[in-house]
Amino acid sequence: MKDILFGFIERYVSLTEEEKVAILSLDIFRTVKKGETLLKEGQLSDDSYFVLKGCIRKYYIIDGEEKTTAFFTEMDALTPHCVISNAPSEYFIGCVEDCILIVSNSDMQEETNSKFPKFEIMCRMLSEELLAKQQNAFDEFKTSSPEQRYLNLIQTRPDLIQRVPQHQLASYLGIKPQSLSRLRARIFEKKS
Amino acid sequence: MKDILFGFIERYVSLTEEEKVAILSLDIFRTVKKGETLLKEGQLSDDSYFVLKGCIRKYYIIDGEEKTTAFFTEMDALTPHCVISNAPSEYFIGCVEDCILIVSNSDMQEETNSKFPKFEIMCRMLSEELLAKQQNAFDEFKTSSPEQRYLNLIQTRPDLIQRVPQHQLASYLGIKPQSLSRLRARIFEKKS
DNA sequence: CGTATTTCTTAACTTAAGTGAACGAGCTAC
DNA sequence: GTAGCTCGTTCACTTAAGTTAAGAAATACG
Repeated sequence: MKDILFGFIERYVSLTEEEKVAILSLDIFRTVKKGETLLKEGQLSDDSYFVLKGCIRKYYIIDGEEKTTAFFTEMDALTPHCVISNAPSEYFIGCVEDCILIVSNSDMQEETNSKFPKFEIMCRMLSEELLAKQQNAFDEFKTSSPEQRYLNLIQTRPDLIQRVPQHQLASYLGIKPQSLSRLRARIFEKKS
Repeated sequence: MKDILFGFIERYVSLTEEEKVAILSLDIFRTVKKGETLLKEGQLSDDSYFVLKGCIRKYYIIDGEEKTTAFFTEMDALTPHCVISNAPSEYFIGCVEDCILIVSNSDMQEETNSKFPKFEIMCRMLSEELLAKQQNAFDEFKTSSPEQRYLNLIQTRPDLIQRVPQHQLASYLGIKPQSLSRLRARIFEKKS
């Protein structure tokens, strides 16, 4: 477990033993059961999540309907909504599978950043990387049809299609569950 | 011009006179004419742009068609695609209006960051803020229809509808120009 | 187990976006 | 000026997604 975390961090900066000990002393590991809700709409929280094992999702409830906009699996980081604006959350975070997560908040990060300046560098690099990925994903979404998005998802994150309920996938693709079902049937027909 | 830049930076960190001089000595201001292309598909470049005046757009050419995915106006920052992956660009950046920009590249940023550590902090804060904004925009896009997106755009960026050609707006909203035209007519009918 | 609930699929119908084509307004260039 | 372009709109037609409803399949749970 520790190894996954340190492996991830060392993609950005190298760590001394002292730093590793300091990180572990923060007591940040947390296990969560499938179906649990980590964050609810309206709550104030600046927690960040890093997924070591399992899958969590971000969703909104709009007109009584759940709209899933993101999934986070192994090695994904979910950054908090309120970095500056200390506004209540507009979305929920729920557990799709049993998870092992790392949870940290801005106090912990500030403390670590001031103790070990290289963490500041890592945070910047990580933010920049996530931003670039996010922008590519957004562009890809805008420039393609639901069918193309689904085909693309099969290529880029085939695991998601297995581990996540279809109706959650549907809103992730920007459509209704019935449309996804029909779209899948259409693709299957084309292949044969 | 300088004041806009320093005003922007000082939303994140405070600046000494020495630092201001150092920034200006980098000679980063650039004016660009409407219609010019700042970056082409296939080019290698790690330039960042900050818009002081005017409007630039990011677009792809897919099957011979331009697909505009983002607009950047006053006080917006366009971060480079290749932070780590030094891959050629998949998109174009073009000037929608005559612009005054600040252009910087990663060498300059690294130099400045190592000379003035507070810049590292500013970069992280800026990245985090952009990431949060980007995620909200993406979620909003996924959870709403083209019509809702257009109505939302009127609320959040009314200037864009005036200064940008409709066919560019259309792909920004994820639809075809004809559909945007029709959608606008539909909205106008509803109002009356 | 078997019952309840959630999840997925199918179908018929409605609504909206994609497509191809045509037209007119405004601009540009020669 | 006028020939050529781009841009926006409109129309008729096609295609795909939204909606409502019903039923089958899978899962959860007492």
